Amino acid sequence: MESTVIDTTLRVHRIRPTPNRRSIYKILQRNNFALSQAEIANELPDSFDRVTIYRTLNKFLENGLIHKVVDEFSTKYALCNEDNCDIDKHHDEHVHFKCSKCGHIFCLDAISVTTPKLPSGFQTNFFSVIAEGICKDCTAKL
Amino acid sequence: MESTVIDTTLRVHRIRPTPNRRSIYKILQRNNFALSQAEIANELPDSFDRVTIYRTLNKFLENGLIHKVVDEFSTKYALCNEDNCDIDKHHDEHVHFKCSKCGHIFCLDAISVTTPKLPSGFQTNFFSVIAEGICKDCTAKL
DNA sequence: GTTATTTTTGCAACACTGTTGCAGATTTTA
DNA sequence: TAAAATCTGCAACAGTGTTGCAAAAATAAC
Repeated sequence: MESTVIDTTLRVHRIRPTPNRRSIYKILQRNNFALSQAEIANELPDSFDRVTIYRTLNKFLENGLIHKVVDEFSTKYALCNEDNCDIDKHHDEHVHFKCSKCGHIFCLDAISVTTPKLPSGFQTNFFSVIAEGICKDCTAKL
Repeated sequence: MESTVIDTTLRVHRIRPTPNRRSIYKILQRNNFALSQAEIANELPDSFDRVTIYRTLNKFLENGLIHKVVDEFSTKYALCNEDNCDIDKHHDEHVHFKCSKCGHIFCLDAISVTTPKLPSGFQTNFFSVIAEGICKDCTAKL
């Protein structure tokens, strides 16, 4: 993806393109699983301050470009499905799959979640589902 | 619950009773929602070192007495349902409900989760579900 | 019951993420 | 091109996770 295309994507989300932001966007884009702050830092071509990475991810989050997955061990970030999210509406109710072998967390957009019935008195509007097991790649390697 | 009863519960889980452990157990027991390490520390009658609390919670976790709920903001701990968990088997596949008003996380043991169908290649054995909304207590107060 | 053994605890110490303030650099707007 | 708005690096502090070590406490053995 050319820089101009990335810049457009960023601008659509009201994020000013900067070298740092372009790089982080590219990294998230070329990985099909969620990345931690440290993993992003390692893949960055230039060395940016960790606070800058932190703030960039926060900006991306606020403006609906990425979403956050929290598991027992770390917080990771992944691009949103462009059809679902923009700066005004933001929906990431897809299932996250965590591979217990490679440790990667994948977003399973195609899977729908059935809303369980809650006890009376409890009202809900959002579900977060993390499935754990062996991912496609690791299954293939067995 | 008398100390002797607590001691027995701890021993069943192969945890030696100590003042620290009894206190933490009591705190978890009298709250029907999950507590963070800091919240536990605040409720403790005596001041124990935070590492001791950390190690106690880890011990409780390893021995199937409690389970951990991780959300965007913190890690919290709650007693396991005694019917489901002991030192050998440990199942906490119930739904967690996070109230966006009071912030408490409740364990909804009665709710069953429907296993979604995953894409081919993905195998799973465990689901973690967190529902977000308004809890029973906060709904009643509205 | 007293001693030896095993655990538990407190303290020090370090890592990592989250978070904020501030001043200088950069980008955008006028 | 100048002024305004934003972004970045650096310093700094908080909170949790984590380990090692020696002293204290609990349990087991005699």
